[in-house]
Amino acid sequence: MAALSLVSIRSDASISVRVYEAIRAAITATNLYEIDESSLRLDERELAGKLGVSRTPVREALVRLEHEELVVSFPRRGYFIARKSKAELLEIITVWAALESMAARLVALGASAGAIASLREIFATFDGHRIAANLDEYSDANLRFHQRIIELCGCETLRRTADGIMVHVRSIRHRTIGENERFTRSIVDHMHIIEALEARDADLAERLVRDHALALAAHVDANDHDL
Amino acid sequence: MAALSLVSIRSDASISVRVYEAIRAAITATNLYEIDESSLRLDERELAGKLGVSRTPVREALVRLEHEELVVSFPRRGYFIARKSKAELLEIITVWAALESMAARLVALGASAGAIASLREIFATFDGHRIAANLDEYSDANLRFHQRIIELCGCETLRRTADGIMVHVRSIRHRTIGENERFTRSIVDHMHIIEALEARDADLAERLVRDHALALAAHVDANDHDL
DNA sequence: GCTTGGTATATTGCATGCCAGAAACGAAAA
DNA sequence: TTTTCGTTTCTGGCATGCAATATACCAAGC
Repeated sequence: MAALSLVSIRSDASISVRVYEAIRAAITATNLYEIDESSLRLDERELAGKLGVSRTPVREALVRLEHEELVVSFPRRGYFIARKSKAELLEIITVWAALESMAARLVALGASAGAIASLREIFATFDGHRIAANLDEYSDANLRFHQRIIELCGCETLRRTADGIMVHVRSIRHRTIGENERFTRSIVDHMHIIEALEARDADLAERLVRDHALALAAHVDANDHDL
Repeated sequence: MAALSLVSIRSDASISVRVYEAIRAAITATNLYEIDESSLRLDERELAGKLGVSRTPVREALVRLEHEELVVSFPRRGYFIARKSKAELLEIITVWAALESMAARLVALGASAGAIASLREIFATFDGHRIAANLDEYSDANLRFHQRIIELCGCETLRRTADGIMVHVRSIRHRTIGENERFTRSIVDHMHIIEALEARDADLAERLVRDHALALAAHVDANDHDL
């Protein structure tokens, strides 16, 4: 065969997974904790109608999302976007801490120097007062940093597992970054983590990442009473 | 109202979740790596027929199982029981190590003395030569030990996350426990872990649990070529 | 006014039918 | 003998219909 570099056609798009992705994206883009109760409802027919498909793929998508705990179903009553209680959010951060700290260990032991350097670049454009001025932008960088550690660890299973709870962690970090000037502490922590990774100190990197995440949990526990 | 202590009726049993549980139980009870390729196939109509239901709930159950990575689907070709490659098994053990070591930390910090003592009881009936004689029985105890640490940590989200990969860890541990007299090393490790928990040494318990799991990964990597 | 009971409506859960795409088979050509 | 092409059959993906249950609404009784 001629040496054509063909990219897989993969319109791959079974309708049900496209529906899944569409709903997931819509939920992810929503600030779950600032919308009113009534819009948490996910009506099968309504979704099917809006997306121009039948109810079957919508139901399959909802089943997937339920397994992912992004939605909950009440038998015979329907599907609803899942809001996590404060206790559940604390648990999620704990699991995240477990996964990201293991990822940090793996990065310290195995990632290339270039990969680790890419962590530094995420914050390259920020200095002290640029953070306060562009808090949203910094919050995004912050999330990318944590996500990137998990990507770099090279463990696909770990990445997928973390991905499942990422959406919740994202909303927590976004909520809390502005509280009590946490970002000043945050940027310092991040630099220490990067330094530990550069020094290939797996134990230290692991500990720093874990403590950084658990500090977030402690902060949420102490400060966010309205969850 | 009279002070009747009523328990929820929970006939709970939507057909689709019962189908899910039935298939899941069947897969879990199978030794995935000792059956031939052809029986990995999961035929929708066949399953529906055997279970006496229509294809719809079967499909929903398969979607759930796919999300759980117990089965894989090839578009337009069907669902198959998922066999993990060796690389994937190593990743799974890594994720397990992350979760169980965090659980150990939480147990050391927060579990009751009685709870920790219950870990010791799991091995109460075993001594050195009783292990070799009843390897299957010891393997079960071994699995219960690790699962129990995760239960005792009190973090439901962590437990559910671990549950999702438990089935694979189970088969790995069961496979490998007899190799190279690993059980002698295993029982010693377990005792050290229990001692660290009793001493409330969170850092040590975490480290021991992690290293115990990662040693399993290293063993699989070195010894199980036929995966 | 509040509670209780009954009816209507809406929506989910499941069954089933149809169609497109993949595998399996076989025949013909190289 | 091997490969290629065409046909058949089978199976999953989706649409849709039907039945059961939950909710809403309203009327009647205390």
